[in-house]
Amino acid sequence: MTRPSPGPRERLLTAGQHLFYARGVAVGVDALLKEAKVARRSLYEHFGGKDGLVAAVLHRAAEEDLAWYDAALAAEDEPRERLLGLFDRLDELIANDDFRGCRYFASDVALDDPDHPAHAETEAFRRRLRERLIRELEEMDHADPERAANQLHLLIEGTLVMGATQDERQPARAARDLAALVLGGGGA
Amino acid sequence: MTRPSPGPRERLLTAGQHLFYARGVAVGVDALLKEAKVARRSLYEHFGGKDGLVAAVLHRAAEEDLAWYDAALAAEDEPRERLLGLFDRLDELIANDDFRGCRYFASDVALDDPDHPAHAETEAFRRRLRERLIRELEEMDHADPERAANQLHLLIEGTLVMGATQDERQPARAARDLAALVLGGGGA
DNA sequence: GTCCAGATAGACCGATCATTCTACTTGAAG
DNA sequence: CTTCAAGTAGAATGATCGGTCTATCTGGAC
Repeated sequence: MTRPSPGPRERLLTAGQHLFYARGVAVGVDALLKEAKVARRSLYEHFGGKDGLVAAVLHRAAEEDLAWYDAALAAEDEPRERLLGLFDRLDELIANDDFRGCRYFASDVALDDPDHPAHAETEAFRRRLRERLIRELEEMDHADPERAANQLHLLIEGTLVMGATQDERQPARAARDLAALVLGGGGA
Repeated sequence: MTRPSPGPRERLLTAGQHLFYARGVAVGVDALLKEAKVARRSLYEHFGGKDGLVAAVLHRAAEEDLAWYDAALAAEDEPRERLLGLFDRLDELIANDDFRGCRYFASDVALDDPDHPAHAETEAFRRRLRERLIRELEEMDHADPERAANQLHLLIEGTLVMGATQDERQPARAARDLAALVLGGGGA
């Protein structure tokens, strides 16, 4: 009912989410319009330009990715198992053929203008991800949640980089073992 | 004596090393020529094109960076202290104002053509870096050098990403603490 | 002095880029 | 039936891109 075939705005967001990730934010407007099956004018009416679409796509992707993290964390009962299970989900994510690394870091690197609206979106994503890590660590009464969150965040980003550059080395597993050390207690 | 002012080839490499890092490999040829104070024709005579210069710059940067890693490792006596000291050097590196993350990962992300010669250079760099980590780990009789090298490599890449995106959080220190756990033994 | 390789300076080309614009279609409201 | 907003299709624009080309200059080798 609420989806009598998505409108141009929705199709542009979907196409951007796919192409900006698969081919980078430097992908041409023509390719976006073709994949979204949308008229050129619609892009500028809805998003003001390509930069606006990039920011909007990152905003939507952040919502979905954070929901993905929430779902991954909700899959276990104990906070410690939840955080460790996160790296099992990352392992599956990396194994996907279309995995290309961290969307947000790639956008930051590609857009050298520090005032580009995309940077605010990537920064917000990282802040919200860190909030979730701290929440979990506090819930398990970790001695130093801030420090541990920094370490877990570093392990996540490192896993994504290693997964994008050399996938046969099972980086998520290496990161999981390190995460277990960060969280203390049993090794598995 | 051996430097009666560097020729166009050398100036192009220097300019590329600077600009490809500071503004990304997507930087225009005109900017490169201007910074190198070199005629347009020289670029194509010496490197065949922009792609050739990108690959040549990555090759030279890899040599210098590996020398940097060697120097960092040579600063201490015990293999364990050497590897830990590496993260102290990374801490200083990140603190630099012009630090912009990992040059090789940024190049890989920016060049979506999988056949671009730059990818071979970045892959070679990572392989050689990993060889050094394994060498150190073997020298300190680590139980599982391969696995530990993967973990240390992941910590290094994670440190560079975190340093590029949020520098006030002292990622190198967090990584050093994790590295100490990887290496076993005393905590500091 | 002559010659020539190598460098410089800069016009030029075709392709591609993001953006703007005009003209036409569609579908629902009044 | 008319109206009007929203969408489509695609030409046109100006800028920028990497790459090619011509013309000129410079500094040794001979």
